[in-house]
Amino acid sequence: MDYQFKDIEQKWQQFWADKQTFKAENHTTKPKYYVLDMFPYPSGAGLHVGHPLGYIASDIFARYKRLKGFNVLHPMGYDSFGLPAEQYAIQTGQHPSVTTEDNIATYRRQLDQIGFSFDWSREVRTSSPDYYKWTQWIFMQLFNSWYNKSADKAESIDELVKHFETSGSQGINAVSDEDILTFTADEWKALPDSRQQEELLKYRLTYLRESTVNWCPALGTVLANDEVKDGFSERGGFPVEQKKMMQWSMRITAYAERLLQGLDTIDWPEPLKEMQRNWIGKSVGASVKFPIESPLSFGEGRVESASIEVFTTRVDTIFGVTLVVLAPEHELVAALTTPEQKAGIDAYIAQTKKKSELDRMADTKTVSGAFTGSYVLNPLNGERIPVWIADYVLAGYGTGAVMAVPSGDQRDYLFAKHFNLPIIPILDSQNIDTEADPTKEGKYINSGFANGLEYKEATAAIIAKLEAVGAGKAKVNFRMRDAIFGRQRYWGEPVPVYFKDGLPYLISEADLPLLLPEIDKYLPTESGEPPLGRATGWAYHASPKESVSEEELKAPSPLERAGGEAYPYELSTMPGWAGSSWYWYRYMDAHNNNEFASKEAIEYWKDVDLYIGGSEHATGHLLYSRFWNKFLKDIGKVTEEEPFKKLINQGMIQGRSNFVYRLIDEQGRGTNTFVSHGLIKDYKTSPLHVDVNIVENEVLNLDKFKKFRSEFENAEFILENGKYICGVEVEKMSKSKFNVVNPDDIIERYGADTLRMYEMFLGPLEQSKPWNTNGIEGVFKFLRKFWRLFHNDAWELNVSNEAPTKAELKSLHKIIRKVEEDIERFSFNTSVSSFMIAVNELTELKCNKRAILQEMVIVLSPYAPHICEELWTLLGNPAGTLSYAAYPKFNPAYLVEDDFAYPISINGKTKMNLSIPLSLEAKEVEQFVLANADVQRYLDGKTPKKIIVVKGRIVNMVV
RNA sequence: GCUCAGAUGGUGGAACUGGUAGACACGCAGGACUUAAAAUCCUGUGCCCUCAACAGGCGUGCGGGUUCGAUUCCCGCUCUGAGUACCA
Repeated sequence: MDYQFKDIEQKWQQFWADKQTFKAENHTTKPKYYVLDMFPYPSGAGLHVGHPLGYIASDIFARYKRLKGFNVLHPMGYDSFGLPAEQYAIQTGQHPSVTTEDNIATYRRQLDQIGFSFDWSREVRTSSPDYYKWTQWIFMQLFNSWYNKSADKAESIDELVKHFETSGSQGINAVSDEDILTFTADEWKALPDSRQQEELLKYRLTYLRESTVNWCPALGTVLANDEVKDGFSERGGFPVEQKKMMQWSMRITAYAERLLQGLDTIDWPEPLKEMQRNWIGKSVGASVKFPIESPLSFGEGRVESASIEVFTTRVDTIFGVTLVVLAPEHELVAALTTPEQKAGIDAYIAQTKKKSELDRMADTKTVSGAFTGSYVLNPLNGERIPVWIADYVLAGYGTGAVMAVPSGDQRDYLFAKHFNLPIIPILDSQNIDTEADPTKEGKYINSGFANGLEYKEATAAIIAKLEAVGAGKAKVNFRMRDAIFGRQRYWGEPVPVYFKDGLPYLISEADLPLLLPEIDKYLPTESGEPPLGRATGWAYHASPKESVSEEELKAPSPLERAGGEAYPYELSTMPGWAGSSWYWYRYMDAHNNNEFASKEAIEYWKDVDLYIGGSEHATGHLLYSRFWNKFLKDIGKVTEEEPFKKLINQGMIQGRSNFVYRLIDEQGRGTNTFVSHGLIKDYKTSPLHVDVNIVENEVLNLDKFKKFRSEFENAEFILENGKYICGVEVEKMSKSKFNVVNPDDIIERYGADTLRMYEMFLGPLEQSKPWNTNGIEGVFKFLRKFWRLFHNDAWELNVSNEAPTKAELKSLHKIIRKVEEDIERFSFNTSVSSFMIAVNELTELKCNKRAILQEMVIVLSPYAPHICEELWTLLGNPAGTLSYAAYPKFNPAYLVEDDFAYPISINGKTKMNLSIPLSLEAKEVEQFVLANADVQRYLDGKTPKKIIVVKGRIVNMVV
C-alpha cells in the first residue's frame, strides 16, 4: 500500500490512548527523566502552528530518552485560571468554567492529533478544586512562615512566636516590614492577641499591607510589575495607574540573594539568566544618613530632628556631594519645605503629578527640579548641603533620595550645571570640563581624611568612619520588589483567609479546598468590591457551618452577613502565576488527596531535567516558580533547591503575511484589478492582506481568491509569467492579518508526522522564525521515500533478510550517531536533513534489508512516530513495543575509511582533491602529493616554500 | 542609552574544536512519462567573465588585523531583533 498517513495516524493515536502506552511509573529500576513543557492557557482561539513547536521538540526528546532506557515523565495540563475566560463571561454571562472546559476539549483534540507521547493520566488543571486545594495549601504554608536571615531560610511562624515569648524581639534577624516593633518577652506577652497578629503579619512570607499597586481600571484589577509594559497592561494594552490599596503580597525579596546565586547552578540560556539578574537588580553600596540642619516641624506641634537616608553605590564620592535630591513623593518633602520655597515646590509637585509615567520615562533629557529651602549636613565634614526635589529620583527605588555628586554622575552634573550648583572634583585623574567623569582611577582630593587614598582603601575607610559616627553602613540593595498576590477578579483561586476585627486568619486545613462561589455576574459590586463580594454566604464559620441563618446569608455586606460565629472571607483571588508556581510537582503524583505530592514521588522524580517554553516567562513564571520551590525546600517538602535543571527557550513562530496589490485609479479609488508583486512599481497600488492559506510559494490561487470575499468575485489580475506573485511581510500571527496557519489544516493535508518533522526542519529550535510552508513538500516526500524503501513498485511489502553491505551499514551508523549527537544538543533541524541524506543513500543502494531498516525505524521514531509504529509492526514486531525498544548502538568500525579525498590547496585556495590512504603520515602524504602530475601542473615548476599537512583534513602549499 | 542575540545563494538553513563555504530542502530552468495536466522521476542551479568547455576572478553585513589557512579568533563600524530603561 502507498503511504496512507491518515489511516496510520488515527490507528496509532487510538492504540496509544487505549493501551496507555506512555503512562509513567513512579517505581521502577530505570533511571528517571522528567521532560516538561510550559503548560498552556487554553484560549478560545485554539492552537496555531506556533504553539506545538516546543511540544514537538520535547516529545522527540522524551521518546528518545525512552529508547535510551529511561523512565520518562512527560505530562501535560492546563493553566486554566485567567482573564480571557472571565472577560468572555462578563460579555456573555457564560460561566468561565464552561468556556474553559470547551477550550480544553479543543486543545486536547488538537494535541492528540499531533501524536504526543504525554502521560494523560497525570493531567492537571489549575482551576480544578483538586488542584487549587494545594495552591491554597501552599499559600497557607507561606502565611505560616517567616524568613530567618541568620539561618538563611524560611522557618515556621510558631518558632518566631516562641522566640518572642522567651526573648522578645531581640536576636531576631528577619526579612520583614520596616516598621517592626522592638519589645521584651514580657511586653510581647502583654500584647492583646490582635496586636500580636498585627505584628506577626509584618514577618509572614505572604502578608497584607497597604502598597502602591499597578491599578488597571479597564480590567478592574491590579497587575504585577511583569504584567505591565510601558505603562500599559500586557493583556489588552489598557492604561495602568498607580494606586494605594490594601493588598496581599509575597515576600519574594527574602529570596533575592538565593534567586541570584542559584542562577549559577542551572543550565539555562544565558540571556534568560541575565534578564533575571537584571530583574533582581542587586547593587552593592552603602546607606548614608544626612542629618537635617534644623529640626523639622511636622505640624500639630510635632517637631523632630531627622535625617535623610540615601543609598549609594559610590560612597567613596561622599566628599563630592553638593546637593541631596529627593523624589517629589518623598515623605519628608512637606516638612523640609520652607515657607519661601513652598510655592515653587508645590508647583513642581503639581507639574510632576500631571505627567504620566510614560511622559516621565520618555522625557529624560530636560532637567527639572525645585529647591526645598532646607539643608542637610555632610556627616563626614559638616558641609551644608541644599536639599532639592526632582523627578529623576524615583520614589520606588532605594530610599527615594540620592546624594548627588555632580563630578561623578552625569545626571547630577547636568542638574548642577542647570541650577548653578558647585561641582567638586574628588579624584586627581578626573576630567570634568564638559561632562561628569565616573572614574575610580587615581587618588582622592578634596576628600578630607581620604585624600591620597585609592578607590578600594577610600571606600573601606569611609564606610568605617560612617559606621563609627553612626551615619551609615555598607548595604546591598535590590531592585526587585515584593510581588503583589491578589487580583480583584473572579476566575482565580480563592484566598483561604477570613477576617476577624480587620485582621486576616487562615481557615482550617480541613476546610480546603475553599471553593469558588457562584455569583450572579462577573463584575465588581456596586460599592466597588471585587466580584466575590456578590457571593451570598461568602464567610467562614468557625462553629458548624449550619449556624448561619438564611437571613444572615442575604445580608448586604459580608460583615453584617457573617453574623455571630461567621467571618467574611477575603474577596480578591490569587493571581495567574499562583497555580503555575508549583504544578510540576503535582504531575509527580497527580491524584494524591492527602498531599500535593507524596514524599516518595518527590524523592523519585526530584526535579525537571528538561523544561521547554518561551522566554516571555523569564521574569514572571520562572522567577516565581524558583521562589516557591526554594520555600518548599526550606519547609522540607521538596528535595531540590532549583526546580528546572535545564531550560530551553523555543523561538517564537511569527506570522508571514501575504499581500495582494489593488490598482488605484485616477481618482484615487480602489479598483477590482490586482497587480502582481513584481510589477507594482509600474502602477499605483495599495497593499491588502490576503489569507496565507490560499497562497502557495507566494503564488496566489486565483480561483480561491475570487471566493475569498464576495467583492473579489470578478477580480482581474495583471500577472507576471502567467502567475500572480504575492508580497510578503513578517508580522505577529493574528487573525486580523490573515496569516494564521492552523495545525489541523497541515495535518489534514500532510499528516502529523510531516508536521512534526517540518516544524523541526524550519531551523534551530531557539531561533524565532516566520512560519512558511514553502518547504513542507520536501519533508512529506521524504516520508514517502522512506515508506517506499520497505515496498516494491506495486506497493507490496518487500523486505529482505540478507546480510547488509558495508555501504548500507555505513549509512545506518552515520545516522545512528548523528541523531544521538543532534538530540543531545537540541539541534533537531540538522537531524531531519541527515535522515533525508540517509534515506537518499539507502534508496540509491536499493537497500531493503531488515537489519538496516528495522534500526532506521527506531532512530526515526521520536520524530515520526506514527509511520514508524506502522513499519515496525509490518516488520513483524509486536504492536506498541517500538516506544520502548532499544536505541541502536553506534559502531564506529563501520565508518572507518581507508582513503581520504584530501583537498589540495595552494596559498589557502582549494585547487583539487586527491584520494590518499589514511595510513600515510604527514611526511608521506607530502611526498604523495608532490609526486602527483596534476599537483605539479598547478605548481607550474615552482617549489613550495612550505607544505602544511593536517592528517585526514587538508594539504596546503605555500608558493 | 545600556545588556544580550543575530546578519551565509532567489528562500529556509548547514558547516560541531581555525581546515574542501553553500550539506539538506524549497524555488527556478531543462528533460522523461502523459493527448494534456497533476503526481512521479532525471539533470542543472552562489555570483561574474565565456557560445560552451577548459581555465580564471569574486564571494559568509562593512573596514581592518592575527594565521600556511578565518563564516569560525581579535579590533572598529553598520543594520536587524529581543530585553531593559533617569536604579543613585
